Amino acid sequence: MSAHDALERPGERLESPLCAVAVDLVILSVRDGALSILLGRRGQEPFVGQWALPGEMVGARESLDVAARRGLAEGAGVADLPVHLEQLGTYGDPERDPRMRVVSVAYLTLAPASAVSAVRGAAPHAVWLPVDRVQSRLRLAFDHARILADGVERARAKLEYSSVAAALCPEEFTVGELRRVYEAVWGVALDPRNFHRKITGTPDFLVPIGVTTSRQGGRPAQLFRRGKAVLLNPPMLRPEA
Amino acid sequence: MSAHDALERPGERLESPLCAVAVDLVILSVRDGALSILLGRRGQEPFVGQWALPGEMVGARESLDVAARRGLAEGAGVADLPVHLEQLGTYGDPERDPRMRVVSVAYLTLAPASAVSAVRGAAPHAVWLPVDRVQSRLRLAFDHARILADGVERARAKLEYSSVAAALCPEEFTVGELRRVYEAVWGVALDPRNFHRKITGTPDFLVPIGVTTSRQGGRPAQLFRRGKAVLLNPPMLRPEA
DNA sequence: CCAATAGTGTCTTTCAGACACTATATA
DNA sequence: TATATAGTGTCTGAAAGACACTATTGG
Repeated sequence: MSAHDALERPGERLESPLCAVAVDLVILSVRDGALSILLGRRGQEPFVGQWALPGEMVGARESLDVAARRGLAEGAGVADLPVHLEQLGTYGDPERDPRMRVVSVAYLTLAPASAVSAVRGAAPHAVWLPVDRVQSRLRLAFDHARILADGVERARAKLEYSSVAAALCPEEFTVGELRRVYEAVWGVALDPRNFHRKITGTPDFLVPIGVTTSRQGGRPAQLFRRGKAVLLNPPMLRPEA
Repeated sequence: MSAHDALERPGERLESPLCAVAVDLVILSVRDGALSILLGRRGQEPFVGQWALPGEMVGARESLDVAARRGLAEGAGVADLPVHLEQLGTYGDPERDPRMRVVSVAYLTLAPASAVSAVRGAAPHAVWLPVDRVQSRLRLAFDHARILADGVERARAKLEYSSVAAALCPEEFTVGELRRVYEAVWGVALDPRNFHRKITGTPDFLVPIGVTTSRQGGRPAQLFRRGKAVLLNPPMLRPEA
């Protein structure tokens, strides 16, 4: 009945083959107004020279989440700041790696651009690239284009009904900066006035810290920190096509 | 950079250990007005005699989706009718199976009760149990309680913004039967009048077949088939707590 | 001064939820 | 007849989107 039973009756109706298990990371940030992804160039076959998602093999006694966090710190050089990390999906096509069977558990990370400048030091070959340019012009290794597409769609959908957008902002941010995150991820322009009214009206999303900044030019804006709200109710819906 | 590279530099910073990979199935249906799940009793250690999700090991040259469909047909005996199948998440705690490392990819299936009566023949030990009774009174094997909880929550959420509820109805159904599906999955009572107006007003959700039935008693109701709509806009929101 | 961003107020339309009312079956 | 389910109409309140208007900075 349970899959685990098959371990004890090998050959009855299937082999119980072993696979390598990896985690791959879709690390998204907003840089210069564009949704961007952290990619590295492959140094070996297969797909030498092509861009690929950062990733790691899962250790023998390591949980998937821990492997993802390790990949974030080691492979991608992302500081352990308040970074959003969630499982995205698992990709197990038998042909996805030409060398051997590799089942890859993909994770999605949303990080403020600031938290990841540390990347320079730890992962010199990792580079931020705008997502739309990657999707329109680059060929990614393995099935990473598909994983990226799934990650981007997940991020776009999650901004609607959760407060993860704040995970893409620095620790202190203005309503305008938060709005530009939404605009970058969705690729649309939002009405600043309606956005302001709606976002400040959502309980526990934004916590004012009583200071203003004029770093955007124009009238100084209030600075906020992330509140404890996780779900957005009512949701912030993207404009329809 | 990419996880796949680690295959070629074993021991640099981690082993590249092999795992068994399984699929486990959360198969939900509505039976006698209650959201129910298909479970089997384990015949071997560990967890002998305890209830467990149906599942299969993934074949050496088999994709995850194909393994899930196979598990649905073979292990669970679910007919290959228009059954909803989607990946739910992957569970890889190193201790989840005491015998060896097993990474399990969980799938969620929503099927009409009718499509699965064939279960009797193919999987004599599989039984439908009401979800709330399972969650309140039974101990499931492995981490299957957690997987079940995630599956149920996914199903509840998906009913809001997609048309999967129709996947829990027989091929031809009335608005009232569809409403009772929502009520069973969410565990709440809905206003029949508002539900009717809203669901029939959603384009391409329901296709009338021009026939009525009085199998519920009372005034005969129109029969519908599933339309081609996938997303529900506006969504059908659950009443708040 | 002008340009740019921040923030408030107001109007219209859409929609959710409450519920009165009619329609048509079975017991 | 009573009771159950199907289906329509109407009202109210919440909220989305459009947009006029004020506020406060820098150049």
